[in-house]
Amino acid sequence: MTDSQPPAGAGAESVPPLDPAQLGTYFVLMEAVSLLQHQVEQQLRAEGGISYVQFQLLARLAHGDGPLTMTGLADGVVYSRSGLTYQAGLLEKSGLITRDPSPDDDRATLVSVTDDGRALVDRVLPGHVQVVRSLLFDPLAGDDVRHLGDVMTRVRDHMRAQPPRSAASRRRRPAP
Amino acid sequence: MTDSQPPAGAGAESVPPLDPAQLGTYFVLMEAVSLLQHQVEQQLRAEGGISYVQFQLLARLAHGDGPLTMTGLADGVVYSRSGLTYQAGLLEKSGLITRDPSPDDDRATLVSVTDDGRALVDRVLPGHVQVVRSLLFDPLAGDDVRHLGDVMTRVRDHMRAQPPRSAASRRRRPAP
DNA sequence: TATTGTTATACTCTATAACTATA
DNA sequence: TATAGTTATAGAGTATAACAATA
Repeated sequence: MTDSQPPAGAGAESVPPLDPAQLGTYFVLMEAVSLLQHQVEQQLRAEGGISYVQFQLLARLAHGDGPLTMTGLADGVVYSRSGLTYQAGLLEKSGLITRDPSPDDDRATLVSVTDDGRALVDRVLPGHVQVVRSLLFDPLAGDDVRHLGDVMTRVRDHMRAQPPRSAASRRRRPAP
Repeated sequence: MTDSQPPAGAGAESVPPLDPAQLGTYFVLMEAVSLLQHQVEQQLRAEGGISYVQFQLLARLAHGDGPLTMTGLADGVVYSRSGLTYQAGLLEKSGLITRDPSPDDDRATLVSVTDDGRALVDRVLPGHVQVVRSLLFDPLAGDDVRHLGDVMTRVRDHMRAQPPRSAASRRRRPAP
C-alpha cells in the first residue's frame, strides 16, 4: 500500500500489481490448503468412503439443530443447485440422509441426517481430527491459531458480503 | 463447548478432539479458501480459458529460470503423474508449453513455456491480482498479511517435511 | 531395481440448460 | 415473475494400473 509500480508486461495498466509479500502470502496460502485438502480427502475416502464435500454436508446436518432445506444446505459448500442434488442423491442412496417435503413451503425439500449418517460422522471424525492436527496445528502456537481464525473469518465474511459474481444471477439470453 | 467431552458414538477414544478454537479455525480456513479458489477459477477461465492448475504450471515456468522436468513441475500442483501428463498435453496442444527430451537424463522430459504461454500469463495476471486483492487482501491489514504468510509458510513446510502418505510410495502387491 | 513419463480406462464431480411445481 | 428443486447431459479432471524406456 505504499507506492504503486506500473505493471511490467502487457495488460491493463490500471491494475497495480500485488506487492511481493501479498503475492507470496497468496501463493503459500493456496498451496498449503491444497495440500491439506488432499490429505483430508484421502483420510475421509479411506475411513468413510466419502468426499470432503459430503463430509461437510453431513457434519452441517449432524451438528445443526434440525433439518435444512437444500438451498440452506448448499450454502458455501456447493456452487450449483444441480451439484447439491447430485451429492444429496448419493448420500440418500447410501442411507446417510433423508429428503422429505417441507410442510412450510411446498417447493422446498427438508434434508435430515439419519442415524447411519451421524454414526459415519462420528466414525470418521477422530481420524479427521488427527490429520488436521498433525498437518495444520502441529507447527502452530495458540496465538497463531487464534489469529489465523480471526483473519480467515474476516476474509470469509468479506467474501460473503460481496455480491456473488455468478451465484443466483440468471444469464441474460442473447438475441436468438 | 468449554470442557472436552469424550466422543459420543463409535470411534477411537485415543484421539482427543480439537478444541473449539482449532475446529473453528480449520473450518473457516477451508471455507474461505474454497470461496477464493472458486472465484479465482472463474476469473482465469473467463479471461484466459485456463484452470488454476494450468495457471500454476504456466506461472511456475514463466517465473522460473528455465525448463523443468515433468516431475519437478508437478511438485505440489498435481498429485499423480498421469494428471500432469494430461494437463501438459492440454497446454502443449494449446501452444502454451513445449516438451522436449532432456539432454541430461534420457528418461526425463523438459517443459518450457512458449511466448504464447508467457503472454497468456501476462494477460491474465492483472485480473487475477485484482480478484485476489479485492477478495483476500481488502479486509486485511499489513500485519495480518505478514502473519498469514508466515503461518502458512510454516504449515506448508511442515506438510512438505512429512512423509507423504501416498505420493511416491509404491503399492505393495498383495499375494496373487 | 528404481525412476521417468505416457497411455488406457474408469470414475467422480461440476455446471448449464431445460423443466416442473409452488409462492 | 421469482424461487426450490430435479433431470439430462456434456465436459473437465483425477487416479489406478499397465506399460516402455532409461539409470
